[in-house]
Amino acid sequence: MPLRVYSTLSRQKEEFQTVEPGKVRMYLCGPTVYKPAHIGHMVGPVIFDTIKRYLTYAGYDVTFVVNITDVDDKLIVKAQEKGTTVKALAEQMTADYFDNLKLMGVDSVDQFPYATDHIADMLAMIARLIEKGHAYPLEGDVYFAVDSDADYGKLSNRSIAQMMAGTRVEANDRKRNPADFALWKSSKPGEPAWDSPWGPGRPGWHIECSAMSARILGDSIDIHGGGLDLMFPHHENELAQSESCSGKPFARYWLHNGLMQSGRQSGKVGGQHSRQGDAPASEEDQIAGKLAGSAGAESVKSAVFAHHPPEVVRFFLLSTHYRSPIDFSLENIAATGKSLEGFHRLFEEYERISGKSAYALPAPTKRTETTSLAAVESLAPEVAAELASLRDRFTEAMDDDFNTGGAVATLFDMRRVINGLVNQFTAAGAKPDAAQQAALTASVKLLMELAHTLGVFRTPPAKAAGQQDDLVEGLMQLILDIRADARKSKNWPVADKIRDALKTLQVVVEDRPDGVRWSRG
RNA sequence: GGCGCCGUAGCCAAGCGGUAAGGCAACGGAUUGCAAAUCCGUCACCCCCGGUUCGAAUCCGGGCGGCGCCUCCA
Repeated sequence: MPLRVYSTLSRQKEEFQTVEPGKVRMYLCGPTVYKPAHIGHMVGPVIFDTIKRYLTYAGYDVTFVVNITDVDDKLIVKAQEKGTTVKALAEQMTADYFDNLKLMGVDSVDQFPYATDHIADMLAMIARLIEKGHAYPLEGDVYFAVDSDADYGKLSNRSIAQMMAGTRVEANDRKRNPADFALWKSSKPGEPAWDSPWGPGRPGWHIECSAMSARILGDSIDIHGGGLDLMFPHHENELAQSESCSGKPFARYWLHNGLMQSGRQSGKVGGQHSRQGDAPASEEDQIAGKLAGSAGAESVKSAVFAHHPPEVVRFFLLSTHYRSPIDFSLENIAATGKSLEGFHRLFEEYERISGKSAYALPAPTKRTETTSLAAVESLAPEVAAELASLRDRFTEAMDDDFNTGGAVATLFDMRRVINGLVNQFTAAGAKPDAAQQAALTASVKLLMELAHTLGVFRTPPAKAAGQQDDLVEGLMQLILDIRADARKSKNWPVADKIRDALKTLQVVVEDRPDGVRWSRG
């Protein structure tokens, strides 16, 4: 099955063919760093990080660029409000952004170009656009002339006439066409400014992406990504600038991710389906408020990760198709977290059996080097066949416009199959022999191979605070020792009382054939 | 007003013309002293009405309902 992707430009799925065979050039519109990153800012990076991982797995050599827009009107306003400089604010917010990306496991980005490092490229592009008759200077500003671009509006499917009909485009008699947008803005005193042939000023909003994309990836790239909200005007204008300037197609595939919606914005939660008596509602509303980006915006780190591990949030984002909107709610994320527990239990079990960390298994990162199931084949051919078939289902789903939701389902199936194998090998408390361990290793490695293309299960779940406490360890040993004695003498009331009491303290005790086990929830 | 998306079980969600994946929850069973974990099993008239087709959740038309963009929000 060839890889197929949906492009906003053609409004249909197309077979994926790169400009240069085997290579993928991918550009994702990054943040304007004027406020702390909120959970919505993580959607695009996680999705395109996953896309890069999968494309790499599929055999492509991918270059992935995410820009940092560190000069902008919002930045100027915010810096003034806070009594700091644009530069200082941008640096601070960029650090916060990187911080969050790291937590989310987004580590496949090759370059983060800064707008302010590419002013010269932008000036050159603007000059070229003027030269070619696509832009005109006006009192220190430079505007792009939408009338000069015959197919302006093709990305967001709108015509200039339509936009004029709407009341939203305010009349500006200075511009030739009200829809013309700024490539260069003259600066007022005190604002960040760079010299230009048209006087001191700063770049318009869209030109930085066009210039940096061309500089780093070339005139024609393969994938241009971003949130659905950027389709117009940002991407439409980028497209118009870039193609008018180079005369070549700008991006082969435009991928737009759906936006995250807070519980309050979503009719599903706020409307008639609203559940009554939801205890965490107030807290959730708070975070939802932060999502909306209004007052008191706080970094994702404190707003969301305080409640859920980043990996759970990442998995949550990948549980649905990237183009669909996703409802943010603590309840939904908690459900995701619950569904992941079984995986980590399996990995712990594997470690107990084999003495090896599942997370540290050297899982292949290329489809062509996929995990051999020979060790499984020799012991349980039907299981090997099932695992192989699940692997195929996984790649088929991913090949179909990166259907992570469908792909995730096969991971759950795989978990069930491997658990069955574990049960088979450990029946009656038996210790799996070398051949059985090899079969388990191959199975778990395959699961990891696929999971890693989604960027999940790369590290063990973070231990809860206090988990490593020596005192707790000692006390637990004592308590369970006492309980073991009680069980030995069949004193069930005492044994059960201890277990029940521990449960109220979030400590789960399991009596297994091979001994007692405890864990903190 | 213009452009576009969506409506599948209590909840999340896949499905892209051939007779409904997966997860959470729930309920049976195996297992267990009882539990937990795990495994097996049960659980969907695919918003409504027409149409196309041998056959539609899937295509077309019309409703109803929800959402987004057209305001320098990812």
